[in-house]
Amino acid sequence: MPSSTVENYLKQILLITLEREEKVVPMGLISESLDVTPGTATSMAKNLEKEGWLCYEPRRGVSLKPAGRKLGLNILRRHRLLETFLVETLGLDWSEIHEEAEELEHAISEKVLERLDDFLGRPRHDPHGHPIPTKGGVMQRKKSRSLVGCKEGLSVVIESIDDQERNFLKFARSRHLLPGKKIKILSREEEADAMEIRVEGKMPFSIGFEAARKILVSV
Amino acid sequence: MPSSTVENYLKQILLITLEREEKVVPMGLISESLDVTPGTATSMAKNLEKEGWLCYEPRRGVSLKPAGRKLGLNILRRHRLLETFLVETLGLDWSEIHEEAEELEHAISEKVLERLDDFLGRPRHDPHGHPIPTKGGVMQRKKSRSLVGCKEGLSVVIESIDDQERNFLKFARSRHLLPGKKIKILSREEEADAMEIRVEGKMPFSIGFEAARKILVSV
DNA sequence: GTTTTCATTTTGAGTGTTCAAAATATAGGG
DNA sequence: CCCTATATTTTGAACACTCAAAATGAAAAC
Ligand SMILES: [Mn+2]
Ligand SMILES: [Mn+2]
Ligand SMILES: [Mn+2]
Ligand SMILES: [Mn+2]
Repeated sequence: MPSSTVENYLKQILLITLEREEKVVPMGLISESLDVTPGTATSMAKNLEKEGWLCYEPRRGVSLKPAGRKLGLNILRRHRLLETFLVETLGLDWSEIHEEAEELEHAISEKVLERLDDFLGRPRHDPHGHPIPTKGGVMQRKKSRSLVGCKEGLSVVIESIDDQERNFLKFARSRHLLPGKKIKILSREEEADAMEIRVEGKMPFSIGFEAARKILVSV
Repeated sequence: MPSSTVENYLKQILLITLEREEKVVPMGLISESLDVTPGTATSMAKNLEKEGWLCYEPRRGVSLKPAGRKLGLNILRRHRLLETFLVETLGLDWSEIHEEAEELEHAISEKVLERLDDFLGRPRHDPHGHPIPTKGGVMQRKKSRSLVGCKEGLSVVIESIDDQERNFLKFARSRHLLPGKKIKILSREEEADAMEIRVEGKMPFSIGFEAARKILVSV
């Protein structure tokens, strides 16, 4: 049975792989996102290779093998179903569920997970708008782009919020920047690194490019 | 933050302390119930002492200090609330919840636990009939005796089932030996190590002393 | 009061994960 | 083509937990 350390590594490597759309993940990104020193990531990569989860190519990075990809997707499923449970059933705030799910994902069994899935009505997205992989390990690919790249006058729908940082999530909710909400880009000032937007039925406000980058939308 | 190993040790030591009504717990009982070698239990005891959870007296055993007792009670609360959730909300069978709770108890945060407690309506007993300690660390003392010691003709109410073994729990449920059920001792054959009983409204059947010992009742 | 038995402790070692700091490789800029 | 900045790897050590097997202590049996 893989340890929770192994599960965290594989889930994170999977996320980076998907985000970059690039099979090979350099060690630096891994050590940074898991908050371990680079040497630790390297030595873990060798262990993970020995156990058959991935391929490790020195000075290039790692690439998931089918087993590693499958386990990564499974942990992602657990994580996102648990987040959904914490918000939908227990009423926690979406800014505090990530850390909770980060622990619970390693303790919940397959059996309990499936019961939870039934109980929740087999949701397809977590509270942040991220797709929940199926039991079979299929996750729908989203072809959404970031709000930061949207032109003036465009109307878009929020797909997901791509940041787990508490304060950003609190800000987003306070501005009604939630998955499913419709927003219009009123103006865009390249030099100011900011744009003015309006969430449907709300007051317009401006948002910096840095923040807008974390909001994924579909046209 | 105490590791899940520490949590398991303290919870188990607390349970043995309560069961034996004896402050000092010999190492043999610890190593057996946690399924580790005696040497492991001894070395762990020294660590736990160094961290202030308990007192270790060589060749006598360990006794919980207030901090250890408090953490033990807290883990017990988590365990039993989770068991209740698994049965009441997710519909798992009471024979399979112990192992699940054994893992989840280390991953659930205080905040999520309290939400769960609310959600469940602040239950006072888990599915096996065991009392759930309060947030403040108070657990109601049960003065129940075992079915095995009950005399012929007596009518009693089942308080709890004191065994986590799957097959025994399945048997118990199949015979309606559940917390709250009223049973009458029809006869008792000392030499046969067995007694005949009837659960209210059901057919009489006989049960060995070994099994009857695991059923706690109140008169 | 010695011997036997049993519980417990000690010893030495191994696993998985981690870090700090030194060593090394590689890619680009000069 | 060399040099330097940056990413990565290596090295050596530590921590928490575990086991097997040998040593020891204390209680029970004789
Ligand atoms: Mn995690
Ligand atoms: Mn999420
Ligand atoms: Mn446990
Ligand atoms: Mn129970």
